[in-house]
Formats: sequence, structure tokens, C-alpha cells
Amino acid sequence: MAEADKKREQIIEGAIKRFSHFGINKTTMNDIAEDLSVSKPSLYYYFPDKKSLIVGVIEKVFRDYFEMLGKKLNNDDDLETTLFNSIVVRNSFFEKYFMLKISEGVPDLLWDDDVKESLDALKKIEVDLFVNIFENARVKGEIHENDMQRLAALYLESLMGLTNMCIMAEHKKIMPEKKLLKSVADKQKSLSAIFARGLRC
Amino acid sequence: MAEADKKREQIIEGAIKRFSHFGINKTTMNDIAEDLSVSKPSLYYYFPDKKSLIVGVIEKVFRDYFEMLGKKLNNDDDLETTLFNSIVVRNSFFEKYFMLKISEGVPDLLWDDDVKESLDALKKIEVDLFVNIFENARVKGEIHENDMQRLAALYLESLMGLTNMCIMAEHKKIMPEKKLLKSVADKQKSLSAIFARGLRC
DNA sequence: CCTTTGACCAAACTATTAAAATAGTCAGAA
DNA sequence: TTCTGACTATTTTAATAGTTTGGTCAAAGG
Repeated sequence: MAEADKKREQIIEGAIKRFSHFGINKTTMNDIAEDLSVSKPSLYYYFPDKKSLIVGVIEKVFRDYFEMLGKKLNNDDDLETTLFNSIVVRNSFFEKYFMLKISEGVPDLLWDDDVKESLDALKKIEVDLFVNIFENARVKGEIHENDMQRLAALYLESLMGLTNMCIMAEHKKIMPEKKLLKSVADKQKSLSAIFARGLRC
Repeated sequence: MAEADKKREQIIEGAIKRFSHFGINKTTMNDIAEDLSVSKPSLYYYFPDKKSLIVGVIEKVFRDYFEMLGKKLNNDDDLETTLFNSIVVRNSFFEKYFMLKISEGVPDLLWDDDVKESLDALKKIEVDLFVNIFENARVKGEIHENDMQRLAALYLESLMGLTNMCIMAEHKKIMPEKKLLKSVADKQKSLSAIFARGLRC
């Protein structure tokens, strides 16, 4: 049992390596099998199809992100500092797993029901994490609002939206440059600072 | 001379009707010519190619947007009210000209040098308009910052990013529903309110 | 000279099909 | 239970033919 789970993890790790290097749709199940020196049917013994492997990869990455976020955040920090730290964590993942970006290349994976369901659940977890952050700031008197759910969702949507705008503005497909990432991070921090101050009044 | 300009305007009006109803790439030059009861070469007498007609349309729409924005804005209003009003104007244009959205359908029109140049110039004008708005708020003591350029760009990028996130989250291609547009407007206003308050401190 | 036109062409897009690549299965062995 | 070689089914890709559409021209009307 535990052995099987370990194997599943190994497969996911292998898939992540390929995916984050060549992208999802340039990686075949054969590639992954060969990397791990097993046969394709072995792969299919652990994952019924490619989609479920992709979902597994996505969930693994998000779990890692949540874990690192949990480690980095400190209840004693003020809201602005907390948001800054979360941006650093978020961007490190964004950069590392940029090639995983599902939006491009894979036909309609984003609109597939299973993938969408998994992704929605993960995003909900992220929102809940930020609900905690904002709630924590509220009890410390940094926020004068009630609806932390709405606030957390709004903050994340704005931040991601800003990020997309900046990335899209550059050339389409290419991997974003270090310089661009730096300027994006600056903008994210500016927005977060204004956002945090805007909640104080 | 003035006669030719009038004709150009008529053609642009006709093109806008078609474009905003069927989208840019579902509209042929023949369609536009037939609508106006002229022959295709006549069209090409006034616009050297389809791209320049598209650029003409884009610039006309933006000019109308800027004009309506100018009418709606009042120097005496506080920053939050001004931003709210600008959102109303912006969204009315977004809805009216939704089918013009170049991002979808037309191959790489967004990355075409001419279109990009025109679009960049128009966006710069918009940013400058908001620089004025923020500058006006600053002299009234509503803002304690120096770099209005940076602020205006950040605000607009955040707002557009938020909008994109909301629109994208729904089904891809379909025209956005009234209900969705309402909720987007609410989020835009929430962000703007927080943003405005965040600049006061 | 300015504007318009029917007739024409070349490039872009679509539909169709065949070939190749890849996802996924199965009977049976370790 | 876990794995494999050999197989099938499905998707992508490539090549092709047919159609649409952007764009041009020589000539004519005002």
C-alpha cells in the first residue's frame, strides 16, 4: 500500500521534471515511462490515464506551494509584510513551474470538467489561506471590514490579473525574462502595499 | 478633402457595425463594401488594406471612449467617485464593443507592429488621462505620493487584470452575461475604493 | 483630377484525407 | 500485486485540393 503510494509519487516527480521542462503536451507517456525505466502499462497501472496524471502533478505542485507558504508566513508580521512574503513564494513557484502553465498548448485542458474541478478546489484552498491572513490582520486591528472571503478573493484576483497583464504584454510564448519578473514583483508589491493600507482606514 | 474625410468616417462607421456584430475576422471587405453600396476598390481607395481600416476603427472607438470619459469626469469629485464614474464609462464601452476584442480569432493582430503601435499610443493616452485624475487628487491632498505615472499605470493594469480574470473564469468564447458584468463592476469598484483609500494614508 | 468599377490574381483559409505519433488495453509472466 | 511485450484505438500531424477573401489593375464616368 505505502509502496504503491511511493511509486505514484515517483511517477509524479518524473512527470513534473518532463512537464516543467518541455511542457505538458510535448511530453508523452512513453517519455515518462522511459525516464523511470518502466513500461507504459506500469504507468497505466498507477494512473488510469494521462489526465489523472496531470491532475496529480497539479495537486502536488499546489501542495508544495501551500506548504512553503505555510512555512514562510508568520502570524506576528503585519499584513503588508505577510503579503510581500507570499508574493516571493508565489513567484518562485510561478518561475519554477512556468512551463506547466496549462493555458497554452494543451487544447482545452483548462475547461475539462475533472481538471477544472481539481483546480477550483485548489484555488479555494488558496483563497482560504488568504482569508486566514486577512482575518488575522483584522483581529489585530489592521482591517476594518467584515467579509474576509470577498476581500481575499478580490486581492488574489487583482494580483493574478496584474501578473497576467504584465506577462502577456511581453512576447507571447517565450519564457519570461528575469528583468520582467523583477518588474512584475515590484508591481505586485506596490499593489499589495496600497491594498493593505486601503484596508486600514 | 473634407468630402474624403467624411467618406472615411462613413466607412469606419459601417465597419464598426459589422465588426461589433460579427467580430473582425468574420467580416470581409466585401461585406463592408456591400453595406455601404460601394465596390471593393472604392473601399481600397480610402484604406490601403484591411489592417489600416481596423486601426481606424480602433482609434475611432478609443476617441469616443476618451470623449465620453472627459464628459463624465468632474474635477470637483473626490478620487473614489471619479474612479467609479470612469468604471461606468469603461464598462459601457467594453460591453458595446465586446466583439471587437482582438485577442480572440484574429491570428496575431495584437502583435502586428502597426496595430501594436497604434494600440500602445492609445493606451498611453488613457494612462495620461488617469495621471491627470491622480494628479488632481494629489493637489487636493487625497494622495501622498509623487510618481503619478507609476500609480496610474499600476491602477489601470490591476483593474484590467481583474476584469480579464473575471471574464476568463466564465466560459471562454461566449458573450459575457449581464449578471457577470454586474459582478465584475462590483469587484472593480471594490478594488478602486480600496486603492483610493490606500493612497490617502 | 478625383472617384468608381468589373474583372482579375495571389495568398490565406477550410475541408478532406492519409500517414504517423501517441494514448490506452490485454493476455499472460514474474 | 506488480509488471511487460505486443497489440488496438484515438489524436495529431502533413499533404492536398477547393474555396474564400484580401488586394490590384486598366479603363470609364463625373
